[in-house]
Amino acid sequence: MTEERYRPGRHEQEPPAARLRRAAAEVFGWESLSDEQTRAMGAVLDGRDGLVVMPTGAGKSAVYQVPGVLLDGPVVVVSPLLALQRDQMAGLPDGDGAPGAVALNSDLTAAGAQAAWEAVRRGEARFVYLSPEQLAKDEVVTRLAEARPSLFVVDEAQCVSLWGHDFRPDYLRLEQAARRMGRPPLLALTATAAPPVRTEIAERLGMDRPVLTMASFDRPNIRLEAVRFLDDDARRRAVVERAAAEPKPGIVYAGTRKESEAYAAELADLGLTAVPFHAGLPAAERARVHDAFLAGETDVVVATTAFGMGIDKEDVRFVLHASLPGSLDAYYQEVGRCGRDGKPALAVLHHRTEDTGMRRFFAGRAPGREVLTEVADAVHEHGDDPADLDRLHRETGLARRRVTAAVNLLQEAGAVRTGEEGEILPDPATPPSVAAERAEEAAEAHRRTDHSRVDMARAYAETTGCRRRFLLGYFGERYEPPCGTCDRCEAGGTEEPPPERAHPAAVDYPVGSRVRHGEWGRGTVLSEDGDRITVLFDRTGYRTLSLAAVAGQDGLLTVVPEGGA
DNA sequence: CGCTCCAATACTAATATTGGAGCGGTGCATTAGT
Repeated sequence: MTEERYRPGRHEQEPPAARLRRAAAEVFGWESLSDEQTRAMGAVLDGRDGLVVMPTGAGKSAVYQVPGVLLDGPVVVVSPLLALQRDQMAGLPDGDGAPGAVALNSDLTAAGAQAAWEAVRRGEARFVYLSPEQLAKDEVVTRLAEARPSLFVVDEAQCVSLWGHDFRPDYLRLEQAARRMGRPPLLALTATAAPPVRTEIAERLGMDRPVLTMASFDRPNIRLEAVRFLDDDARRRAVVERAAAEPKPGIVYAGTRKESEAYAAELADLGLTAVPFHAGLPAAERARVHDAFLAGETDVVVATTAFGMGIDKEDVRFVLHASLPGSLDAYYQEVGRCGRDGKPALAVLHHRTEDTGMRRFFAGRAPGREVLTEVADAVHEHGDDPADLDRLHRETGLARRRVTAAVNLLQEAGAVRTGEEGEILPDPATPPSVAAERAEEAAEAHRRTDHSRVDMARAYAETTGCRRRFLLGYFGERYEPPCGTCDRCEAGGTEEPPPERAHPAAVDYPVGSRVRHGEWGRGTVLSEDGDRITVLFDRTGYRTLSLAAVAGQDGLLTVVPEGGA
């Protein structure tokens, strides 16, 4: 790794946009940048925090790569999957003058890790890729801090909100990691994030007035359908028949590993090249399925949610769901994997009411009262000799993940905080029992939000209006139906609600306004659908309210002025 | 929360019903053993 760093040389007096264009062309060979890219890159060069919401394939990575070669100090990139880190590395230019890059993860041998750190130390690694779990290690943070990073990037930033609460709690500790490395400017990148997810990303990462760059969520070439079944056998037949009949290639998302195997077997019996994909398969098999799909050798991959991140394939013709997804965030992310070439593509959701059960089971599996109490006690007992997560993990004997999740909840409840060395400090004024109680309330709030996300997925599946309007509304985008390319529009009757249905109170609660409800507290109006509005409440999640009912009770729902505490 | 699997029961001989247990998704990193 002996590459020279890219040096802007005599062009340093150039305006920022010209410097970015020059770097894009000379280092990466990109002759043009989109307006969104240029704007987001400019904010990065200015040292502002940024949140970029752009579809896969629109050049999100360029937003950190191009400014990255103009900044002083390495760019730290947090990426959730080792496979993605490899893809990102492979996507960088090589040869003379190309920026160096390393990935610091458990793939490395001891010698490899040493070489990688040496490259960081010598300033040869322009881009440093790692997982959030790596940043939970004291030594990693300390060594990165010594390299004085110029930018801290969180790729697939929806993971902060969607995985951080239970599955990968280290996602909620990135703010702390960034702070400990001198708090460089932050840049969060994602393809799919509803307004509350965007808000949570910015808050959890501790962003300072982030510059938001957002492309439209609409994918007009994807036809949207949803079909409800009473009977499981009927659904199975429908999914199989549809997958067999539609143009290939396609993806079928199944609810469980077992189902993915069963569907793949059934499709294979029909003579299709159909293979299952889930996290229970050996790594080599997963890689093989992945590569074969990208190479166009597979008709249908039948997968659990394990499949898809990092799949950038243009010609996927359909995404069928064989059960209700856990949220519309997840659903749209999965649907977005078809029709990237802009040609017609199809998304069909096959669901049953009974699917909700499993989704609710999966939702909000936070540590319970016992674990919270044990961790709160342990933190408290340390007093003046505070312990870090490692010690808490060893001393309590609880799984590392549980401890991290518990500490996150205690921190959210204001009962503990994290010091500059990663030590967990108790709030002296809060006894452990009270701390655990408040943390449990925080966990309960997350659980309610998760459940309300399931409810929103079901509401989408069962809506009688234009599906595109519903989905885009969920992502905070207004859309005037009919779209003409969803099953509801085709059935007719999804034009603007007739005047007699549009309630006059709608003007009182514009989309995006903050409101306070007598029972559910504060929230944000997400969408309006004639006589109903959908509100995301901070504590209880999504609720759909009838405007007639709201208007009938004075003071039940009031608009809170902007900036009001 | 709901489904599947399995054993026990009910009941009378080959099959049906009931109840309880266990299961259900996403990945990192680390470690023990080849």
